[in-house]
Amino acid sequence: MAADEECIRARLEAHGVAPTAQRLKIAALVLEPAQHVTAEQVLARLSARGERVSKATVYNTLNLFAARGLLRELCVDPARAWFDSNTAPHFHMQHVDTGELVDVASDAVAVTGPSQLPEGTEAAGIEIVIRVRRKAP
Amino acid sequence: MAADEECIRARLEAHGVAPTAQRLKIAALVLEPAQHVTAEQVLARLSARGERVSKATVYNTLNLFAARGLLRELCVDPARAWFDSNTAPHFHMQHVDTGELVDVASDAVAVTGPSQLPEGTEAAGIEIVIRVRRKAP
DNA sequence: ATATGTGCAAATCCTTTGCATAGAA
DNA sequence: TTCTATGCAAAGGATTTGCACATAT
Repeated sequence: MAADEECIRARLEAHGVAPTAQRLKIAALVLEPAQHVTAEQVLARLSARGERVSKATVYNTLNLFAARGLLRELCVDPARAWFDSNTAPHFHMQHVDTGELVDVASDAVAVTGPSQLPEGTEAAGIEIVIRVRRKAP
Repeated sequence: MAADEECIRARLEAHGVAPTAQRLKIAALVLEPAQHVTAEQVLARLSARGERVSKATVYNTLNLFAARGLLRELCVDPARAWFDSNTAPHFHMQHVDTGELVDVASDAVAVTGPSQLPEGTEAAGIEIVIRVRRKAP
């Protein structure tokens, strides 16, 4: 546990994030294993563990982690923000019936982007969401 | 104008949408030419034209159109819902600095999906957002 | 008549913000 | 001290909802 905490602390510092008590609690919960979380889930899991972190700090922290590259904010749900602790290149598959979200390895999908981007721009990322539904009987 | 309205009315009916006065106004504004709109934009353009449609009806109508396949709801902006009146297969490119959203023809991007979808599911769609930023100088 | 659609305002949900307090350097 | 982070409650913005009224079949 101490080793884990040291490791997490190091990751925060490597990303320029001061390792406060609250941030360490959230990081321990969210950064591993790789997973998809919402702010509300983080809040609920913290209080389930008896760790008291304010809602404002949860939002601040998730946004900070995303800005510093510890998390990736996903655009898959119009109703709320999802954060992905797998920051390696990959895509997502979502069940439209359940909202369930699973990773798709980037090498499972071959993408050949447009041959040219607009003048004066460079690629900043690509997001792919494959939506599936229960197969009609 | 009468021809247009007849055409739009026919499209609504073909999608199982009863062509009420408000829905025709919104459809005339939104369905062509192909474009990306938010509820707020529709509301603003309606009042700019002196057409009075309530906010609730605008939201109801856009959601109804999306449910019936007259519009596609996009997942590109965590802050508000965008609707795309181009329902043909295509993808999007978004400038992260400005939020500007442009279409990418589906044949400009080659995608080879995962060879197998999960048991009992079928494809419901795929959304691709290529994000670009101003090139570093 | 009976179904459905509309409008208004209030309610709801997610997220951010203002500000006073707590904590670390 | 001085700077930053935290917590709380309130504010904010987008969207939905409840319900009375209007409309169309």
